[in-house]
Amino acid sequence: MFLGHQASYEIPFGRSAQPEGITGAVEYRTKEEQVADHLREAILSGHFPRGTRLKQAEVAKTLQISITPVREALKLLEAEGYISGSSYKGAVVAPLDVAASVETLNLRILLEGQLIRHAVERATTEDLRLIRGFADEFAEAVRRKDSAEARASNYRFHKQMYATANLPQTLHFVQILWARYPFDVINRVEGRAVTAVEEHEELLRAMIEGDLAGAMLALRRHIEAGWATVKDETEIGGDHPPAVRVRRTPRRGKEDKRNE
Amino acid sequence: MFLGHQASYEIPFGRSAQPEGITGAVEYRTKEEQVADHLREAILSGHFPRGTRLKQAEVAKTLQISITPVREALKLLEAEGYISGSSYKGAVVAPLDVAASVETLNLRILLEGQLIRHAVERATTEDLRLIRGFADEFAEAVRRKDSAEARASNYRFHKQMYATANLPQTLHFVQILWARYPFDVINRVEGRAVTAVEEHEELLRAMIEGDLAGAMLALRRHIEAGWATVKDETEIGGDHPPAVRVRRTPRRGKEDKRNE
DNA sequence: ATTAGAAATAAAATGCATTATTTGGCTCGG
DNA sequence: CCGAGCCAAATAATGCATTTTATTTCTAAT
Repeated sequence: MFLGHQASYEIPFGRSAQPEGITGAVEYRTKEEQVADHLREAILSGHFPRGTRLKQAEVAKTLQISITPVREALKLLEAEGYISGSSYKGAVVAPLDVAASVETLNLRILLEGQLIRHAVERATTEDLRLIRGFADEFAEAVRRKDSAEARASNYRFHKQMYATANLPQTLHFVQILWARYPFDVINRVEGRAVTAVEEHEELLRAMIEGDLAGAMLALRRHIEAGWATVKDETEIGGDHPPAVRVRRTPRRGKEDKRNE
Repeated sequence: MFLGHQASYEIPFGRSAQPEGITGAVEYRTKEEQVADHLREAILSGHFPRGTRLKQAEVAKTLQISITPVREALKLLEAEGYISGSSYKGAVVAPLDVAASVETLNLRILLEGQLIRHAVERATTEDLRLIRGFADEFAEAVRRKDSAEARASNYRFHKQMYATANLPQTLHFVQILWARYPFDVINRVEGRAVTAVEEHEELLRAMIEGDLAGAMLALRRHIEAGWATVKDETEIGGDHPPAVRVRRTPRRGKEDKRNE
């Protein structure tokens, strides 16, 4: 009853020996990476809901390895914002913190705006063709109501778009922000994906036309539309600053002193 | 204490046995943190110059502990951008990369701008008093030419200022950017600290007056003045975007390679 | 009898000593 | 002079020991 409502988790990552002919296959370099990947997917897919306690020994036993790689993977995920933990007390999947989410929202607009700006300036025809492809994949997946495929295409669409900006550090920060962002809430909503398809179209059209202002506006609309969904779903108050919060954990992983 | 000075490296941190009566003392919770703190300080102070290879066993022996905490500390520092490493090949102190530094510069202006904006809006008299104190400490240290103390006060000045903004994620990103930024180059320059004192005064004055635009302008000037120093020191080309070069890898001398 | 406080206990993370893998250089053979 | 294969060094992984935290239980006082 722990892992395994989906086939891919039953055999998390198989034996080390794999036919080396398939070069593109998912062959990990270290076990730490395998564990990190596995946990990331399990968290993002909702298999470990927010607030779930992740015990080193348990994870290690599930994946049939010793706990050392698990600890290091947990540290990595903590740095990436997927989980939060404090010393000797273990790690939990980051709970929804409205105050933090508002900050994340603003940072996303700020940083993804930079990425769009550079992407519009640098995009080649080939870049646009790739982005177009992922946009179509996303639209198709939404039409088929294949939510897993939709999530994947959506990810690839944004990733490809931002990759053309050629700002690796900014992109890295944005990915951390994604990890902290309540996509799980957004994805639960029925009509959201359909709207997102239109927003992608608008964004891509502006990019193709080289319309910088239009692209940045479209991006802003896209992000804010998602946030509006979150607000509706979580019953946060209106537009006023979120005075009502959840904030049930200290959310300071690294430096909470014993005596304060 | 974060940035200390040289002498403290000889005796990294005094054994676990400490008169436990002094609770306020620097008492770490885990050895991993001790190691991380030690290495951060050593890197920022220039004790380990860029490119230095950090061997787990070596560090462990120096600090008289086993390699496990060292490993985890290295992973943490890698996530923070102090070092870069690849599997089975070890970690090196991150080398200077001009293209990355330019991106870091722009991100600093963007994010620290946000922090200043919120800080100006939220600062209380007590906050300003604390910041004033660190600014004076910095000025005094510069006057005495105590560069280690100057570095520490400078850090505390900015940290305190940004802490009042109450944007933990943004602050966290900024600290990562600091780790990646070539302060070692800036700190080598003679007159830089004196100018920095004036810039701090200007910034603080604008904050006290609640002059948002003035504060953001002062910040921008402060950051860009430091960057100008870097450009002078490293002989990067003029003001045009650094599309090209520098990227000098010290291993090979002047031999030109055919195709890479 | 009920509850506050302290001590014992259980659970889970951190740290250590050791073994197993990987990498890069070096030698030996062509 | 170049390439395949061995050797040394460093990192990654394992299993076990230690330390810390949280819970439970026992005692004592109101």
